[in-house]
Amino acid sequence: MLLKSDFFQRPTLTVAEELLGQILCREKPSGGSVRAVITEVEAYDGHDDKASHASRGITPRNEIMFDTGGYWYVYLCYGVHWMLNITTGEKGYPAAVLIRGLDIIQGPGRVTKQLEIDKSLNKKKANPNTQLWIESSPISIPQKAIQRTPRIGVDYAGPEWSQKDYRFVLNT
DNA sequence: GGAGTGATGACA
DNA sequence: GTCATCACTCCA
Repeated sequence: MLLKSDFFQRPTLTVAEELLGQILCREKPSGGSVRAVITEVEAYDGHDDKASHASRGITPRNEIMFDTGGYWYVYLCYGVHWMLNITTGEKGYPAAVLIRGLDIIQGPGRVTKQLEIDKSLNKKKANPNTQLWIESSPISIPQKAIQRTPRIGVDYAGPEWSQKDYRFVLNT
């Protein structure tokens, strides 16, 4: 079952937690197709979140975060790695969930490399027409399998924001 | 442990 | 126009 926009048009932390265990689906330009379980995500929530690109207001890069949920936000990090996020929440509220790991691939930069994701997918909607979408898991995830931790690599945001348990990991 | 990499945003 | 800053990975 395809996860539609209404799944993503909810509070970011809810979407982040419920994304664990869902199936990320990708039809690669080179021809292959990939289906993998989402095992690690981080939430970026609102303009007050100092770790979020949205904390400095709307810009050409992050404007999709301000749109309604269910769109891909893809950007280049450290000049090397593409980061894959999906926007969440209502229109006008800047929020997104960073997909950091899958059952077969660990690491946000590796995910995009393996799945051949780059900026051509930025601002696209998550559905099969864009060759990148998410389907609901056939199995339900027990609460105890979900671990919450602080986000990775966001110390610059200050303790108040870098220490929030906005990272969700699925223990297997 | 440390370098690479280049788009982005802030400032002028 | 310049310049510092980064939601990381790889190789040592």
